[in-house]
This record gives sequence, C-alpha cells and structure tokens, in this order.
Amino acid sequence: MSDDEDPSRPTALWNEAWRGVLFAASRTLQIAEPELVEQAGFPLTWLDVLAQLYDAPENGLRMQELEQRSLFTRSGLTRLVDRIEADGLVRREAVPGDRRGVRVVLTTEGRRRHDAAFVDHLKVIEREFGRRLTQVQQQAVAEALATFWHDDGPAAEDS
Amino acid sequence: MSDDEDPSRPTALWNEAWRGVLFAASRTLQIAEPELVEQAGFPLTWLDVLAQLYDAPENGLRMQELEQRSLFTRSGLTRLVDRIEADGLVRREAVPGDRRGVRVVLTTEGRRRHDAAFVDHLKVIEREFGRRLTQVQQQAVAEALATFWHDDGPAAEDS
DNA sequence: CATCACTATCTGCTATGTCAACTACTAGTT
DNA sequence: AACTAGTAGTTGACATAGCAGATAGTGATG
Repeated sequence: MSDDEDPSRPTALWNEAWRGVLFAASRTLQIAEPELVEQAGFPLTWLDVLAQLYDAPENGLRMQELEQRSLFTRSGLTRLVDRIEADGLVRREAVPGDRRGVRVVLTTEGRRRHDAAFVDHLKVIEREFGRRLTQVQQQAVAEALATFWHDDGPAAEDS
Repeated sequence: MSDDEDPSRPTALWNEAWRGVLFAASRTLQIAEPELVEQAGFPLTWLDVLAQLYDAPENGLRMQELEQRSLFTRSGLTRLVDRIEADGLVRREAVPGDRRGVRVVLTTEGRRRHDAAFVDHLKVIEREFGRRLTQVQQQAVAEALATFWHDDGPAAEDS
C-alpha cells in the first residue's frame, strides 16, 4: 500500500489495480478449473461453449456467432467443438438455406451436463472470489470494470 | 425466444464483479500482448520472468523461487527459461553449496531488453486499462483485489 | 451456366503448457 | 561408507491454441 516498494517499480494506482485484476483472475481460475474438471468432467472452455449455446435461441449458434462470443479464434473453436461433439454434448446441424454453415446445438445430454456444471462452477467462483470481497467492494469492482464487457471496444483493437 | 425462465443465470453482485475482472484481464491482455511482441520481440511470459529477475537480489532467482512468483508450473518454467536462455536474455548458473540447484540470472542484454520492454508495456497497460478508470475507481479496485496477491491465504510459503 | 469475389468452416504445421516419470544431489541414520 | 527419504530441476508423451492456407458454398455478372 505504501510506497516502500522497489523504487524502480512504479506503484501507480492503476498498476495496483491492474495487478489485482490479473491475480484475481488467475488465482480464481486456477482453483476453479480443476474443480470443474473434477465435478463436471470437462474443462472451462467447454463450459464457455455450453453456456453460450444455453443462452442462445433454441440452444444453437453458428460457429461464427460462437466465435464472436468467446475468446477463441475460429480454428481453435473448430477443434474445441470437435471434442465437445465427440463427447456428445453438442451436435453440428446443417443450416437451412446455407450449406456452408453449421449450427452447433446443445444436445439433451449437453444441456443436462451444463446445468449441473454451471451451478457448481458458480458456487466455486462465489467461494473463491465473491466471498473475499465485501458487498461494497463487489459493487465498486463491478461498476469500475463494467466498461470492459458492456462496451465492446471503444477504440479499435488495431495498433 | 423460448421460455426465458432462467434461475441459473444470476445477476448477483459478485458475479458482475467477476465478469468485470475476467473481461478486463482478457481484453487488456489481448491488446497488450501483440503490442509487446511487436515492440520488444518477445511475449508476455518472457517479460514476467525478466521482471521477476529484475526485481530480485543480484538479478537472479532459483527455479523454485521463480515458480512461486509466477503462474507457471515447474516444467513449464523449465521450457520457458530454456527459450529465454537460448535468446541470450538469461543465463543459468550453478548455485554455490547446492549442486542440484540452478540460479537463473539476467544477462546484460536481458536487462537492457527488459528495460525497454517494461516501460512500453506499462504504457500500454495504462492506456488500455488505467485510463478507463477514474482515480477513485482505481483505488477501489486496487484495494478490493489486493488480497489476491498480497496474501494468498492457504499457501503461506514465506514467513 | 461459367466465372469471379466473397463467406463459412476445416486442416496442416507449429508453439507452448501440463502431468508424470526420471536424474542428480542432499541429509539423516545406522 | 551405505541406505533411505526428500528436494531441485529436466525430460517425454501428450493436449490445446494459433496462423495460414485449403475446401466448399453463395451470389452477382456476363
């Protein structure tokens, strides 16, 4: 908190905030991921996809849409969906009217697994992240960082 | 849309905060990483290691210590250090008194590259993260999340 | 209906990270 | 000294993500 740190390192406020964000994310995920694997039998990346589909109309999305909503590249998504499909949690369907396209749809099994996994995962996040903050802090963090997901990039991400 | 009744999608405060943290970290890194590669010629993982060494006494640390300070596993670190060493930015030295051990030390070149890279990187983080928050918000986030790196609770390895 | 430009998705190569097993060394015990 | 348990670090087999190029389908033009 005080500036008795290494003088060669800036102890600017934003830097403290940034470190906090980085560590909070890493530490929390580092605990949550193995627990998810244990409880649900699949990693976080799968849950991301399943949750996106779950929230989508008729539990389905095109690869393209999935890509936009996730933090993956398209080729990464292809293989990810390959694996999830091989496990029976999603299914690729033809898109009526566009034979290039693919619709990825949650199977019944996928929906079931999602439900169980999601609830458990939330509990872990609450335990490992939420409970470490007071209500006031939660509010403050939520408000301060809301811009990073509500607003989809005010500045173009090119350099 | 189908029935939108959805109890498993809470909008709890901690969940908003968590999403904020996740997105802030991802988005910021997604911009900062390519810029670092462009400007410094190496990825963020390298900078992490270089910065840890930079801050260490005599610019050196044992693999073990490096592991504790980073988010890598030991084997991951071995390979990471392999690459950085191959590029001449660090050097492995024998530890006097323990022939099992290795001390990873910043080379002159490594320190030079670190200096340039670090400053630029900080600028990017400030631009992409810091400037999106007000001073008050920075303070609030820093304080709320300080617990995740100042004290990581269960694993108190240093006393 | 052939062709061209564009879009949607997949595949080959490669880079990087993990887990588990391995090597080398240290230290305590007999 | 020899035996054993524990520690430091590396290595092998494997999984996953990314980039760039390939493949297949669409729509407009002639």
